[in-house]
Amino acid sequence: MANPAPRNTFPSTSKVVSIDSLRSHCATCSMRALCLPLGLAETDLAELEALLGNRTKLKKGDALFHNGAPFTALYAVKLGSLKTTVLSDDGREQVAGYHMPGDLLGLDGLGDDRHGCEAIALEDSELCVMPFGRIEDLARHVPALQHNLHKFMSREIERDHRVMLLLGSMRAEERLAAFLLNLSERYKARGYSSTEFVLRMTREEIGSYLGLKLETVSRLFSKFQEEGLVMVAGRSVKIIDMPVLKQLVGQC
Amino acid sequence: MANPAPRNTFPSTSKVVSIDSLRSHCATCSMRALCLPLGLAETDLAELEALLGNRTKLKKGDALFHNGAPFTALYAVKLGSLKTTVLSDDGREQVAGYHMPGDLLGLDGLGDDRHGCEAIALEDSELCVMPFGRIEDLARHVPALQHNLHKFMSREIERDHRVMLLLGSMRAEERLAAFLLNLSERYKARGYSSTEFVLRMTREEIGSYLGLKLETVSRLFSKFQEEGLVMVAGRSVKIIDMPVLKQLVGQC
DNA sequence: CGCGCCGTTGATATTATTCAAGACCAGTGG
DNA sequence: CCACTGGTCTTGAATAATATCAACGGCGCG
Repeated sequence: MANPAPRNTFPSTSKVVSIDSLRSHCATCSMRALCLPLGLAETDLAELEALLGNRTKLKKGDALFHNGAPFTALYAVKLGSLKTTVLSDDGREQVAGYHMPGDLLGLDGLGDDRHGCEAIALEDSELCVMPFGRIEDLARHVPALQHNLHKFMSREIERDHRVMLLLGSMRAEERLAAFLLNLSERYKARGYSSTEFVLRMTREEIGSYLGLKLETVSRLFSKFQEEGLVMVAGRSVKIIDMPVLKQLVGQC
Repeated sequence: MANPAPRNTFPSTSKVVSIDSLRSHCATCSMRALCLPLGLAETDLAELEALLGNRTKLKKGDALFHNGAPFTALYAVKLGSLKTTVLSDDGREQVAGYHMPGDLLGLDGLGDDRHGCEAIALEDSELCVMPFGRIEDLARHVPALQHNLHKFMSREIERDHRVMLLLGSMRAEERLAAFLLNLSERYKARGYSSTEFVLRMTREEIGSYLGLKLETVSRLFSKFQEEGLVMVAGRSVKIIDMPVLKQLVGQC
């Protein structure tokens, strides 16, 4: 592994780039339409930008935060991608989410002021740091921000429910199809190709996310390829037959 | 079934009891320590009570809200218990949660102003209705309430993560053990016995929640009984060997 | 160039599901 | 009061799905 030890556990104190030229500019950020400032008035936007003047950069393999680390901020992915993993009591680890630009991270941490999961960069990534105390303060003055924050948290709950449905009631084949379709949609929403993309995770990480073993994931990729649903070469995926893939998960 | 059709879909408009004597009194509610008003100053508490003057009663089998129904309010369970179920695209249904007094329901609905799941009473139940718009308004003036609301949402996310872990990485045996231990803890937190309780769900509902078939759940109960971990008679459960049960899920 | 991680594939083992039959239990109506 | 009924629960045997174990090829990186 290129980065055996996490380099950057508490970005807000250790490696934050706070040079003025690097300040976040929500107004011009390409992820604005997907991110927290969505729909805010210009004056409110300025206030929000003022409090999230910091960004943090992570190298592949770096941790944004660790399980149990004090919760201080929310993070918005600007560039790159991350996985979040949860730990069971007996030490088993499971990938709980896969996060791309525009996604908010850390929402699970404010329940007891400690992060309940670990966030690891899957590639070199860049994030906005949003000190949560200040977000809460500002939210009291800016109803639109307050409402957006609530919506983000609620959507996270909905997302988790869909994953629970996937893990609890779908067969391996359906799970992988659902995973690929989910990625496809999210890339599309970000202006990327919905049919051709590169997986940022290993087979093992995908399997962990889907409640399967890496061998099963590998076999399924081969099977999908044989059946002409996708073309797979390592981590490069090209979706060939979207309708059949959708049929697999019951979407029409 | 005693209640073939849901009787009460929109409690806030149809069957709400609004007589003054039935007003909620958070101050004297036995679930106060677990519920939204936790830690609020007396004056703030009064404001909160003022806006949740309504309660609603459900009979066993009644729906509190349906999947896709407009989101208008959060609900706090005062008495009884409910299940929430999510629906997959192809019509499969899965129990996503089991809710008892002090729990908040509906947090998944505000992301797109529609409930993403269905809440059904597992027994005759009573809930506080909290119009969300007014909760948001009040939260802007009462930081403690704002923070509590955020904590509740965050904890829901954490809870879902633990369920994902259960569904994705535990064997059937471990899942049922984790389920029983979770119930045990929650009953304990509410002042009930942590070792003896009555399940409000059928084997099928438990199985749905745990990603198992009802026969598997039944077999596991029998197995646990044979092994002296629990005593089961229908829905009555008595936990005999808590340590071994905990060991099963990896808690020490 | 070689090492370590990653991915693939096959053979086998395990786990949970499916199918099937029957017991139990509460509520209902004769 | 008892038989009947529908829903629930239990249990067994056969089956299907996925995991496990194992071997190997490939690729990237030091």
